[in-house]
Amino acid sequence: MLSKVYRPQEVEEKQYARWEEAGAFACGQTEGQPYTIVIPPPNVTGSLHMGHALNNTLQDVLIRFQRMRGRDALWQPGTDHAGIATQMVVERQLAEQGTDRRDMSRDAFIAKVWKWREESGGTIIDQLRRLGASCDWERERFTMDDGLSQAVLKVFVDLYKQNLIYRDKRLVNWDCKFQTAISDLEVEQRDVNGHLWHFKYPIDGEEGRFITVATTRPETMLGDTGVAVHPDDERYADLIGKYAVLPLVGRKIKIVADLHADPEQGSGAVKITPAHDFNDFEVGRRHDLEMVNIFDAHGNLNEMVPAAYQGMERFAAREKVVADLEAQGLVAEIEDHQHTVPYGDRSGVVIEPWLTDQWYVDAAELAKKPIEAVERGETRFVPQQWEKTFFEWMRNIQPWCISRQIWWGHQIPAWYAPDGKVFVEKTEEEARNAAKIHYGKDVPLERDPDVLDTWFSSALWPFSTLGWPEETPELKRYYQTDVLVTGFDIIFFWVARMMMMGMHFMEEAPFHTVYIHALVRDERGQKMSKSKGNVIDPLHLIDKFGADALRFTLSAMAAQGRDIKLSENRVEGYRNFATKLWNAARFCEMNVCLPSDDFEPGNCRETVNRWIVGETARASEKVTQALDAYKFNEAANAAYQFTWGTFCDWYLEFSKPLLTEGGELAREETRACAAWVLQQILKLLHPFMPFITEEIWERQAGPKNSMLMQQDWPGSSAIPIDSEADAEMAWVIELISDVRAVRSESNVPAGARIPMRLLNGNAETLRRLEANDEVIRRLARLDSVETEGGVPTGSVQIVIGEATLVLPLAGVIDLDAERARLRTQIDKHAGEIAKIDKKLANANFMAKAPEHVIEEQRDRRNDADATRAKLAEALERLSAAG
RNA sequence: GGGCGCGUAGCUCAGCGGGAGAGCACUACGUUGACAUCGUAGGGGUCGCUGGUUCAAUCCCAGCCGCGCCCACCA
Repeated sequence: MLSKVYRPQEVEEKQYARWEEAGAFACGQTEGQPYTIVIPPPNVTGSLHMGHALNNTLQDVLIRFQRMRGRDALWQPGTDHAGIATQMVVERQLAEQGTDRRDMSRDAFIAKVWKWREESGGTIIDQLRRLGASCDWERERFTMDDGLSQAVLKVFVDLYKQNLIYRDKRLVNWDCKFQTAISDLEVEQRDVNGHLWHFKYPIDGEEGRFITVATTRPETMLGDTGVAVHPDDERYADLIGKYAVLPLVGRKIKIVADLHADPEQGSGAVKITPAHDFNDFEVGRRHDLEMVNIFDAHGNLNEMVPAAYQGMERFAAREKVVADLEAQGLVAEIEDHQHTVPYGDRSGVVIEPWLTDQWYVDAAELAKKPIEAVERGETRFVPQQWEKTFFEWMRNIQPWCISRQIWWGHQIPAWYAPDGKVFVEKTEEEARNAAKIHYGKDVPLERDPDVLDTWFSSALWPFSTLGWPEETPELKRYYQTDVLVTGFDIIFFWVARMMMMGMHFMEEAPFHTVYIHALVRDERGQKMSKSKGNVIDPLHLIDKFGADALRFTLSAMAAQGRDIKLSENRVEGYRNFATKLWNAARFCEMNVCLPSDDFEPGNCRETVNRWIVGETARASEKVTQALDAYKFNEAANAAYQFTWGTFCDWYLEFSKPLLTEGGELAREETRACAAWVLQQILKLLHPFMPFITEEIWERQAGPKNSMLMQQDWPGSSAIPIDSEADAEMAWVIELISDVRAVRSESNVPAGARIPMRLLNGNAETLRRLEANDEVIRRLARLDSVETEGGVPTGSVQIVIGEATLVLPLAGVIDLDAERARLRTQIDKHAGEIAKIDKKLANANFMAKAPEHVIEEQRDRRNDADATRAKLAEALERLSAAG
């Protein structure tokens, strides 16, 4: 016997273990068409947050759905080594122990990271299990696995040899905290309230004359090598070609004409620091200005500045520069100024444009095929609007800086000869051989110490996890994958790059669909973040309400194109839904509703059963179509509505008389039918609520070893819709609802049984009334039902179709209130009729509206008119009576 | 400066050319043998504003007003 409430804690672990023991998550168990999703690999350092919960719930819904449909489902799991993030974590641990990675060898440090991963890297995987994720765990991969590392080496070497990877010296975004280059995407622009300092630079050889420049970064003036003015700016026309003397430094710097200088901005003259500003770099290049690098890797001033500033931290230097210039009377003005400043997204420190040698991918070239693929529709985005974002970025893409000056990651397979020549090969041995051929002798080689951007290996994920570059059967069978499910925040970081690598190396897009879901925010719409303290921990919700409730909530709220504002009481509501389902199953159990192999949904005799069978088919259809269209919310809501609103609220109530008082035939049919519908419900809900549905399935029915997750998805086409049964039950429902409403409005005690009289019913109505007598009495709480007689004084009258229901409530009802109620109803219908009449009288409408719309309007008008007439009669009788 | 999205019931949101919806909250009644994590009934909305297209607009188009996000080197 099922308990009164569902207790997730007692079920989730057990059912998950059953699935795993049965190997039910493994791919390759059927000959069906493959269906593949690769998981966005969470960082090994990570723990499950709401974004993961949403992302993985949606993937699991799709995977379980398709698996039940007979597809050979592969959900490929794994984790990402997350270069900088992971190195940070381990470095922090070292710091706590009072040591530093620089105190140990690179190998020793890397060994430490691996050890850390062994010990705590599996957290998120276990948490995904708690969520119910049906990943093929046997196939779990890690971006630093041997196989995946081989893929990385091959890709790097091949792209290098195809001139799509190259080394270049240019300005990079330098992270002074981690002392590594980072890519454009890892830089976030923040609005900052700063200042605009106006400095006066003396003109060389012209005593007392100055040119004023403005800057937000005074310290960089120590690296100025020029001043630019607009060629058409008359104020400075005579200065072009002359020199200014850089204060504090004494260097003569050229005044050049460049279109970059905007006469409208500031003074119209711009200081040029080619080594520390992306714009100035270009200006400097155009005018052949010197590049003076004034910073070291920490962002401190180096030996290229006057001794007084050497070794100073950059922001301390800023203050000193301003003070020193002020002392010399060279500060013309200091304005408050709001501007954007680049910060490292992980380090949180100001990024310094810094001139270094780095490795780059020719992204513009690699972007070509992905752009075409999306244009052709070979890969489509859902919702489609994200294509624009994708195109926008891909068409303006910049070289991708892939080298990082850290230790944790894939070390770049490049070796340098003493003369600086580089040899790129998969192994040191191959590099030596290449060098030997080149030089005609053995030369010592030194390996590039840098590692690759984490996203470089993630970009290969859809094929590297399947065994590439080996031509494995899995690669052949499961690539191209089907859908990629991810958030919009990593379209550039990840989706675009998987497209580039997939198209280049596999010559086929890595997935045919990219489903982009929203962000999960807190209930006030704020982005969840640790610093704001508004993070809702999915594990907390799972503990409190169950994984199914959380999953259902996220699915039901995952409408396309809108962020999810999650609140705990929403989850509570869906926990209640789980309880409702549980109790429906409990009802079935108590009434011995067992699935029967003999039950044929199409052959029911009882009208209620014929009706619910059709409703089930409709619900299945809705859920299936919605899931096919990635409309998770519609699918979840359709299943919810059917389960609660149709099955529990009506069908189970209708079934009660048949189960307890019906003849044996009817009872057996109803038992089997209720069991069958419940099974269909369990199937429809399983992708969303795998645990509770599997638990009920196990208890209720299935033969051993037959798990719900392995059942066939409900098909709807074979199930007949019986329109006569539909009409009859719709009539019964309307009658019961109307009587209930009147009782409630008339303050009839809920427990009181009252008589009812149905007058003027036609033969079909009388038949329906008779056939559903027991149900109507029960649910409308009636004691007697008559079909003849008059309208006693003080009766309430309800119009339903051609018939009038009479509830003799003399002494109970307030006659004035009842008259008012009837008048209101009459007015409502009259208003409706007037509106439709106006339409029907409109020649344009009649001429241009489609026939079926006109027909519909006529029908509605006639129905309303008939009802109004009946109501008017009722009002007349009431008035006559009293 | 470009691009995207959002303004519908008190709250959170569906719907998106022909009858305004859900969940929660609220009100009243209710221990009717599955379920009080429940049942029954009810109140509550000029669908941001202004124009346009259309026989018909919450839905399509334009403008405006409010919000949010993404991208971009503006001193």
